[in-house]
Amino acid sequence: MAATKDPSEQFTQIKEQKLKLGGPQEEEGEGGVQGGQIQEGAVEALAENKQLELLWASVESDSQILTLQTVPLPSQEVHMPGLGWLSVPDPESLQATEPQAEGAPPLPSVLWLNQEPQCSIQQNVAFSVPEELYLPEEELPWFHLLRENMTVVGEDQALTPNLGGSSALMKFEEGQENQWLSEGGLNQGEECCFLVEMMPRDEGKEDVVLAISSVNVEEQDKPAPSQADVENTDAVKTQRKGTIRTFRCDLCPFTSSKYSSLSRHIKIHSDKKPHMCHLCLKTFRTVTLLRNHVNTHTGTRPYKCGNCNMAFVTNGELVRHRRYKHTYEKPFKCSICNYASVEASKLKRHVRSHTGERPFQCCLCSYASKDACKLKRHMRTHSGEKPYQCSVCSARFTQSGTLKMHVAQKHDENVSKYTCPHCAAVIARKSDLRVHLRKMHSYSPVETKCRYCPASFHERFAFIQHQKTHKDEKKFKCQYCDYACKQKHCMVAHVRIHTGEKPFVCVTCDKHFRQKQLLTEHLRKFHDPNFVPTEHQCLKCSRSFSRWTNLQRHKKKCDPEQQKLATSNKTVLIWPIVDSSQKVSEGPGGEAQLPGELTLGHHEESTGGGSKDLDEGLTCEMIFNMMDK
DNA sequence: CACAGAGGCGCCCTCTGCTGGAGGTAC
DNA sequence: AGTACCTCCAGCAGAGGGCGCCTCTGTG
Repeated sequence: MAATKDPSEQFTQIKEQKLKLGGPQEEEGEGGVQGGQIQEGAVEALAENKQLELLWASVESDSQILTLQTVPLPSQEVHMPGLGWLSVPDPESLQATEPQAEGAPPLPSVLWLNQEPQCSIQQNVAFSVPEELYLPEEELPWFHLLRENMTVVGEDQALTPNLGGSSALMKFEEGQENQWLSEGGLNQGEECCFLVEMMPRDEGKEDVVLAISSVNVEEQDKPAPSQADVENTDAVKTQRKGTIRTFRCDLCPFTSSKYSSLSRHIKIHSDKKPHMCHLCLKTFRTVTLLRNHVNTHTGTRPYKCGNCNMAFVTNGELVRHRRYKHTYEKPFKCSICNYASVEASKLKRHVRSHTGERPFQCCLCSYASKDACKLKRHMRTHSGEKPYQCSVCSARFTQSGTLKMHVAQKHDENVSKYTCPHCAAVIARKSDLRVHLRKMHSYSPVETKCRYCPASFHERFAFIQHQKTHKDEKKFKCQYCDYACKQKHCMVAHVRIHTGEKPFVCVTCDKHFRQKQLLTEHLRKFHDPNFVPTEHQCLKCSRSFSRWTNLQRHKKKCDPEQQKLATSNKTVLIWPIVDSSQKVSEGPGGEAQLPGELTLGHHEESTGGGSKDLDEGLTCEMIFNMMDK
């Protein structure tokens, strides 16, 4: 706005000023610029329709005269609201361009039409505008004429008044409002006040529109207004209770005992924000808001905390900070649980955890969040965005907490571990300890039975510990002899010695074997044309043996020192000392055991009562052949 | 008009807990 | 070799704390 003076500031000079009624009714001129009369028909229309009327006005810049003109609303008869009770002061004074005498209050910027107004469509009314109120070189203002039961937003949006401009309160003197009262307006005994809003119209138009709001001032002894009264309220209505008036906004439930508050309030229904930040061009409704905003640019923080070195732009921020950090006052308490918060919004957010309300719906999946922040975080799962990067290894993460955990676990040597209170297991993360507790130490209603004994357990950890007690014992005992072993498959193979069962049959020569491994070896030796017998040669005397065990027996006689060296090798230690007459058990199904599994266990089992049948037993030679492979 | 007070909204953060894949180990 | 199991680890969501910025109202 090119205004040299804030219109609202100008208007402040006259707001709440008691305006005098009076002056002769002015005869309207044809198409008149100085017409003061309003046709009676218009007044009747006013009473019947009680709808918003707009008045066009043009400005004669030189003389600073506003020329008012009724503007027909598009869908109905046009009428001139409220003007019927307003009287125009002495036309001469109204049209006088010279300001009032020094020190005198400025002229009212509104029309005053007295008695039977004769307002018609296109009727123009002229009146002067005090320089303090309106400067023609400024951007044209809006005048709002608001009246009872008006519909603020007209069908023609172009004519809809912008409620963000200046305003003034006009007050009827006794008797002036009779006409309107008789037409179904305010009740007898009520004071009539009109609020005039003055705001700029569209740019480039040499017109202004006045809006006058009727103000209902109720007497003290009147009962409180019913809900219906509220619903049918005026655009602006006051209720007098004793000496206290209540001003009500017609656009929202707002009421105030002070007209200034109402006047200020009405601006919130406007988009007009005349105060612009010179740094970011953002606009604000009031100077205070602008100042606070500018402080955010400049870093000015006038409100300093007395308990710490924090400082804030607004007092509200300081109060809130003190509650969070120093006083711990939490005025907002949950009615369902004992949660309390410093801020109402936090309580509102908390209540959603009770209600399950999830107002923030993801547009890409079925997820819905209880607050906007969670939804924003969730959206990273769709976008793949990982804004948090590890400064050490450059790994990226979707959440800051995940990054923090990563750094602690991967790059922090002093990270604390979590020890299980039940089993002393040390686990890196608390959450994983919880998983451990749940899996290992939680009570299970279903008993887990031990495979080797009648014991049963409700806790998995106890069960596992019990199982370990069976680990080193030869828990598989032969029912026919004293043989015992640790593994079931060994026992199965052993029992066949007693039962004579030989389930593995050579299809070529019909020879039967107790173990599959023996059948396999048989097939290789006797039915494989590519089979080459292994020669085991004594390094001392170069004598060859077909069987490795025979070689070992030979070595004991030929070179006792070589035998000593052999015993130093752990893997050789086990088997060379085994008497070649002993057999080594094979797997339960006769499968060959891997070299790594051919450990002392097999040896012990074999010595514990194994078969001496070399033809069917797995010889040491066979084992070493397997290892060579 | 300035200021205090109250409050809304958004953003960022931490703490917490669950889940499932990866990798190692025991059987 | 296959399987079961366990811990590690990243991903993800729930809940809540704290603050920045802004808006609006009551009051002097």
